[in-house]
Amino acid sequence: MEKRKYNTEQRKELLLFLISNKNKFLSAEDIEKYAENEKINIGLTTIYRFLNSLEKQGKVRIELKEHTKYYQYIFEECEHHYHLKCKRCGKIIHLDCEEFEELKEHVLKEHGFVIDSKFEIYGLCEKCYKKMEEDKNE
Amino acid sequence: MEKRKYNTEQRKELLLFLISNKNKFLSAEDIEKYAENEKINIGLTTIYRFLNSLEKQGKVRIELKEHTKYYQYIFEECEHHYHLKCKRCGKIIHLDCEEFEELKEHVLKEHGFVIDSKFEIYGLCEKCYKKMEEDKNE
DNA sequence: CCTTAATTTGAAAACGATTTCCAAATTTAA
DNA sequence: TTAAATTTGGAAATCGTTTTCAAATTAAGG
Repeated sequence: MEKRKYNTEQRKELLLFLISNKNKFLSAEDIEKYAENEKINIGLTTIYRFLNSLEKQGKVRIELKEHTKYYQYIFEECEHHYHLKCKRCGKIIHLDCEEFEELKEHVLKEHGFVIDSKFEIYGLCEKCYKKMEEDKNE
Repeated sequence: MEKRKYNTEQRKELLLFLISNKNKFLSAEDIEKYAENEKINIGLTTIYRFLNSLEKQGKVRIELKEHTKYYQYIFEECEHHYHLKCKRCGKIIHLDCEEFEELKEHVLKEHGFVIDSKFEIYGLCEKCYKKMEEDKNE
């Protein structure tokens, strides 16, 4: 794999594009189309190589949809933060408690899995849960 | 997609095989190899078609690893399913342990939040974590 | 600057898993 | 038993991605 010792125009452009889309998941094809539109000269091969290199460095989040990989540039906002995100209203509860650290430890020891230092768990906040219960009786 | 109106030898054989491996995730290739060994006459195309049809009917669980789909026949849907999903290779670890129930309880009591009975936590599996450590030195 | 060596690029070909095509085979219903 | 409907499977196509390799670019040292 690339050692990325030279800083090329292509990489600068790609990085800029990813950074300006930090909240979106993009496929290699998405990026190619953007480059085409902007008359930036970058081959698909180079895009794939660059994305792979970012992946290896842990600088992107990855989503697998069917048979296509989507990449999102990671901006390290808060270092270790666990979030509860309400599926219904979008409310986010930030957590930083003992229980989550314990869970992380357990998963590492028993399941050999390194949980992201930042992750989201989905569900319903109190308000929305109550609303949903009410709705059932309608 | 197939309407599956005729009940063929191939489908009976495939179903039997999946059922007798209900706790394993199998790829189309795995199934092809099995059929080869057992001198059962089934083409790869038919295997894919059958798996797709099961998928549409919701009769299999699916795991995406790298670029290959793995299928597991669903016997009974277990109520609480927690997953650890590797960001890098897509591997899914199925969990069903005490610690997760405790976490759920804690979040409900202390944070008033109802975690989905089925959820995914992202991170890196052992293999990919090691790879990533190695890659950093390139 | 200029030269050279190391690295990177990108078009084309390869790749691997999956899907599509289509003629032949099988199944069902009558 | 026959005919129509459906299914099969090999070959070719597809799709996203990776590899290959000659040409272009970059960095580093005269």
